[in-house]
Amino acid sequence: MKIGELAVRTGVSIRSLRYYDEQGLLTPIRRENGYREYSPFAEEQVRTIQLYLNLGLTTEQIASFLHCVLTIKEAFCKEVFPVYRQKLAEIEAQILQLQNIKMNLEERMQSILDERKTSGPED
Amino acid sequence: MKIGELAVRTGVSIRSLRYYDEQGLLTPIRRENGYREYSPFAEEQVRTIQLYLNLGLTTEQIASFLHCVLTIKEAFCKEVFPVYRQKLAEIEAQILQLQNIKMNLEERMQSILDERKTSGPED
DNA sequence: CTATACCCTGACATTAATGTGAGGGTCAAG
DNA sequence: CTTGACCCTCACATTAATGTCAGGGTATAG
Repeated sequence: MKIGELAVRTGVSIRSLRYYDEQGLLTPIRRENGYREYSPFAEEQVRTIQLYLNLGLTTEQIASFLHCVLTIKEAFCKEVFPVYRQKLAEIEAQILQLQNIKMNLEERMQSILDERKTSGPED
Repeated sequence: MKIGELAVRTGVSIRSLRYYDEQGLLTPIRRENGYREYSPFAEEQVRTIQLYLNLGLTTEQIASFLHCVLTIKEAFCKEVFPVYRQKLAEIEAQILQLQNIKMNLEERMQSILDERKTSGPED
């Protein structure tokens, strides 16, 4: 199928499909006229790519194990687990930092409310 | 004082101080030779700017209330609270999304461990 | 005078996936 | 042959604070 059809089927933009091609994630064959020709399996492959992107993985990370997970079960692709482990560590660090900022913000908002109450309405 | 001295005193790079100037956060007077001349109060102002940047606020948001908080108490600058409220909402949304990804990652990692265990070492 | 240590502006790079537009080729229906 | 709906590549824009470099001015110590 052509790129436009794959885009409609998957809900992924033509631009993104071309980007996946560029990044080596999903490389269609080319017709004589230069058009990308996708196999029927491409639809599932796009969904797989989207799944990993939604986990916050980069195209580079996905590319490092995509061929394997499309071939055999994810559990037996040895590149996957380390990527997950690293991503999990990053996520946890980010959550901690955001929780720090959140507490900080909440304290400052409470202080503002307290100070306004202490001072009271002026009229 | 000149920009280099302020940079050393605050630990903020010269590049960033020029950026704060450009963004209207901290505008020094100029000597006849064009050099930025910072008042002694600039040091505290830089620390204030850093404090808000560390809360994840943008220079634009900071600029919207910085003059006020440098003049009177933060609690009585009415622009501050809405900015905090909005930032808090953003942070909470980000934390939720990260927690979703985190759960997803943990489940997938557990699945991998389970499947490997089920299959067992092949030798 | 010169070396050195400052200062200035302007501009590009950084991240990563996606949007958007220009300029142009392909193809099928009319 | 023309129109319209596709497709192609190339390239710039997006976010936001900061790093870095080029090219050049200033000021002080020797």
